[in-house]
Amino acid sequence: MDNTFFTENEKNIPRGTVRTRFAPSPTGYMHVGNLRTALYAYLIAKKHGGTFILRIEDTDKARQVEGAEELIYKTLAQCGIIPDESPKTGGLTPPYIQSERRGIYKQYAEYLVELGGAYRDAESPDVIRQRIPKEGTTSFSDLVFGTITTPNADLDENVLIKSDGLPTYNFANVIDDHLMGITHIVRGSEYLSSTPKYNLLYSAFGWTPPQYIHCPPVMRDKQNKMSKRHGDPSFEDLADEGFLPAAIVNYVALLGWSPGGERELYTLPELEQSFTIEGISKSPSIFDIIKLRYFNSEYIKQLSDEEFRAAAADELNKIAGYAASGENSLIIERLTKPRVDLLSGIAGLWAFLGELPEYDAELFVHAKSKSTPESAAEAIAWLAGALELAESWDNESLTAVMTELAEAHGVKKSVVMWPARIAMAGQAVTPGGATEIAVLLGKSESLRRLNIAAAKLAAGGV
RNA sequence: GGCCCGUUGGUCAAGCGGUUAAGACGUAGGCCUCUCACGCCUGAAUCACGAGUUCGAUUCUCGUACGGGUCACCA
Repeated sequence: MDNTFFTENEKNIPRGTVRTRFAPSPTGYMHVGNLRTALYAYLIAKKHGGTFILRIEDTDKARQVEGAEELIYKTLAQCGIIPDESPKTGGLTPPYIQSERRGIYKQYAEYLVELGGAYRDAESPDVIRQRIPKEGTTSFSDLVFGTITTPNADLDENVLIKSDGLPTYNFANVIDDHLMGITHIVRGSEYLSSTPKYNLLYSAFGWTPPQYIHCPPVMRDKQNKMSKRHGDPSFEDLADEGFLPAAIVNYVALLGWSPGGERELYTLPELEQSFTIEGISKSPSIFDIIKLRYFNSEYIKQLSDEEFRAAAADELNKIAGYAASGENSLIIERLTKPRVDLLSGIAGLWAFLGELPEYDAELFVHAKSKSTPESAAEAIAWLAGALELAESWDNESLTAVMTELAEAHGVKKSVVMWPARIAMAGQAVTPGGATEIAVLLGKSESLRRLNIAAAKLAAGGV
């Protein structure tokens, strides 16, 4: 058989360009490990001015999951990992979905039989198996793990074409990677032990094998990989919880790769510049959501007011009084940003604005602020009087009023501030201080809450 | 079990024959402060074990232990 028609696509591929691919099966969620593999493949391509390809490996119909392919596109888009060639965009070497390439595999398999690299299974005539030499060894060089040599006797003669006519991963993968001109194969280390078989396939065809970059797994703990089954979060779960995609990408990049220096914060474009294959680790790494939260908090703090408003809109809009005025919005945003590491839960932080929680008079006791039920009752009486007369209701004026009150009565500022805040928020810990909360609440509501506190303290027998 | 791979603090990790063994998260203590958070300072905590090689091993070699991967008509 003539080999030339098979290589039609190859002539399209510019020589010398790096081409990498992410080749997921549409079987469900996008796991953190998967995402990292995609990221590394993308970064290696970009680092070298190359091409990043998305190929869908759907040769196992049984494992197909509805909507899984869309989720892959969506996730990559959210992360900014944009394929240069994909089923959607097309490219130099179409098609990019394996089920649309079935004819190709069959032809190559038959060609391989002619070449002596494969044969038909004796028991099942439609099945084609790889022929593996009985003697000798096969070596390949991995850019992460170094040179690995395996005795051919340890290699199985696996099925290349199944009885349904579709190829197995073992075969489709090699054919596609070659036809698509993939120069660097980035994948999980679970493929390390079958790589010699793939190299044997390459040499049986007379092709040059690609560079291999096998990545160690992302673990949930010392002995288990992360898995949906164990309840470990997928990318989507994390995003839903309020993690920013940029923070996830940054954290995941560093899980199993080190730039070498002390810097940890990298945007995607910065990673594209800095990524190195040498920095990829050989040993598995454990996913630490606590550290991810740290990255997330850093990214949240770096958001501009506009970006924060957009990212946290759902939560912010649940806050009572948030949209009441531009000033309110700004106060809430600025107070929230430095104290959250997750977007979800922001509204909960401010729930007291909507409704004064039930609280106990004990809350007015705070040693460090020198606040006692007696001093609190006094301070609240002063406050009610002074605030009633207040003409301007902004942070500066309120701070001035409260400080002057404290000075006039010869007490620490906190003796006034503490009870004021407790009275207005009804809880010990709040985002923002007494004056900011008063501004958000507005004059009448603030005074109403002050009165409630006064009554509460009076009832307490003070 | 065979074969392959790995092993630096609780976690991510730097290191690539000679270092007080970086840094980050977390943690402990402190400072700042109208609470909390932010920010800042300080501390505790690591080379799996045993043999070699070497003047000298966290770094090189071998073995042991432990962990992972793989041995499908799944990818």
